[in-house]
Amino acid sequence: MTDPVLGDLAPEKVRVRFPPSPTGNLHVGNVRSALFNWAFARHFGGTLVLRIEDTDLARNTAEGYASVMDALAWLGIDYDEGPGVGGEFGPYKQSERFETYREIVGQLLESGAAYDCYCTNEEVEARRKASGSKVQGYDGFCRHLTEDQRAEFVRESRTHVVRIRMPERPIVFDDLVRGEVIFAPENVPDFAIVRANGDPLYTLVNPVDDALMGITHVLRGEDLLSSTPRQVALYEALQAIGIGQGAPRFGHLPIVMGEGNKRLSKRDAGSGLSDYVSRGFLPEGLLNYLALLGWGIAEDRDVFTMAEMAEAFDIRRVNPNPARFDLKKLEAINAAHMRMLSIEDLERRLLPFLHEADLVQDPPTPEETLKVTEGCVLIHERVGTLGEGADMLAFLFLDDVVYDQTDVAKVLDENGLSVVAAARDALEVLTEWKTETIDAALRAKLVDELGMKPRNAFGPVRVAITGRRISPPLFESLELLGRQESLARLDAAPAAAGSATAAAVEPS
RNA sequence: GCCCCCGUUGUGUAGUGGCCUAGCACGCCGCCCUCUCAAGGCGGUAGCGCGGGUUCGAAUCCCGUCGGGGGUACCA
Repeated sequence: MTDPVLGDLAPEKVRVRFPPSPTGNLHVGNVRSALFNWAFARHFGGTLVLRIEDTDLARNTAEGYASVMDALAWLGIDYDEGPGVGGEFGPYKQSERFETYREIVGQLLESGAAYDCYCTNEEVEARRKASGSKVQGYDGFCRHLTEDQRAEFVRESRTHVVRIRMPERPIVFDDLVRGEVIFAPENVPDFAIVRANGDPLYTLVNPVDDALMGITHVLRGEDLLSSTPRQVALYEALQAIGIGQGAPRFGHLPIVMGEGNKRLSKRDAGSGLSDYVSRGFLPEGLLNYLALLGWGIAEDRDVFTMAEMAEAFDIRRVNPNPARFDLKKLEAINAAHMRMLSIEDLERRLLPFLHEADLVQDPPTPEETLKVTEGCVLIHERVGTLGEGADMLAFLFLDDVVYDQTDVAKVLDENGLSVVAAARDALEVLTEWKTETIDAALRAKLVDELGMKPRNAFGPVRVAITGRRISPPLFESLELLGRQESLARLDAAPAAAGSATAAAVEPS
């Protein structure tokens, strides 16, 4: 019995591709496609090809290309053939393959699979109205032009596109995610593959390169499902002129939806990868979450590594339902990956964020390094992203603490300030500035002596030291901050409280 | 309009005729732990779009219907 996914293909012969258009900031939906293709290839020990689809010269930029390459590097999605790494089917940028496309179009024209079409949109539309047809798209008018008609069009100096002659039979394919899909011929009109200016269209180059590059499986978004019958016809026409092996196997992944019921569009906030990079999400966290949009590793488990995904990935287990992008779940998954990081790794990844926020020098001083290392121990179970991590540690590096005015107003009232003063007295006399001694001194003074509840006692001190009511553990933070700076901040508390009051009455 | 895809709690999913008084995860709510916040532990909330069949029995099969999405280019 042949394998439902591989057919008779040996697993290592699997060839898939990721074909982004370099139009800038990679869309998370594209990232998901890249991930599934990657996992598919790695699962079988096959080949992942990166192909840059930049035939629309007007929309593609050098920055867009660089952005795609950076994104893949950041994600850790490695490919076996493509720009930069080479391969026997290059070049892998379509803008460098126009000569090939021209030749192939010539052959398609010669074989009769394609034909020149001189119609204008207006003419097609007028004929469609006249016939009362419900079907959109081209009506095949130029399929059988006589030499005279053709000469007449040329004499009128009409331009022409090149169209594929669609077969007059249903196109059926067995989708790896959705099962059998059938399109009747009347619903798939002849489509253009070359612009009037002679440039090739996506409809041509995508299947042509898949055929030329020996792609065996095409895993892509559901938005391309309707264009599949056209491509199948092209693959067949190509095979007839000796190019490729006919249509690859398709698997159409569910689209990624944003808020509401619409596909996450490029214009939506949070649709681009760079947003997540800059907020400090981990690539493994983002990828893990994206994998969950349509696929799961097991019933009772949703946190896993890339290697585990590659091991377990099965395209047939991908759910066809469209899935909503849920930031909360992403954050939860990312936080789980943050906790899985070693302290060293967390520190290494956090450093760029601390630099970026101007909190530590590059490279950090020994003193800064110590604070970062110890700080990482304190935050690694408390933050969901690297951005949050840098934010939570900021108070350790700032010369002037940034006070949260709301927190100050809530906690540093008259009573709070007296607590801070008492804390100062207790700490000032310490001979050893250690977490344990600080802990003991503060408890003795505030809890035992003044009879306060711990949560009420430490709140004002926390705000005076860190500027906020939410922070890493207090005693450890005090130790890291150091005696001098800690006492200075406790001394500055009344001023901070005063400015908060002033700010509160001022109309801003 | 036409074509195609999809339809289990708020979200992602498990479920392929009896194991389903529908499981898991995130979210949300509460409790415990606790110097805050997390983490961890415990508990709670909420779902098979609808209507017909088939069957002793249906989330699961069939028909219809409704809803959502995608496509319908000389964009990709």
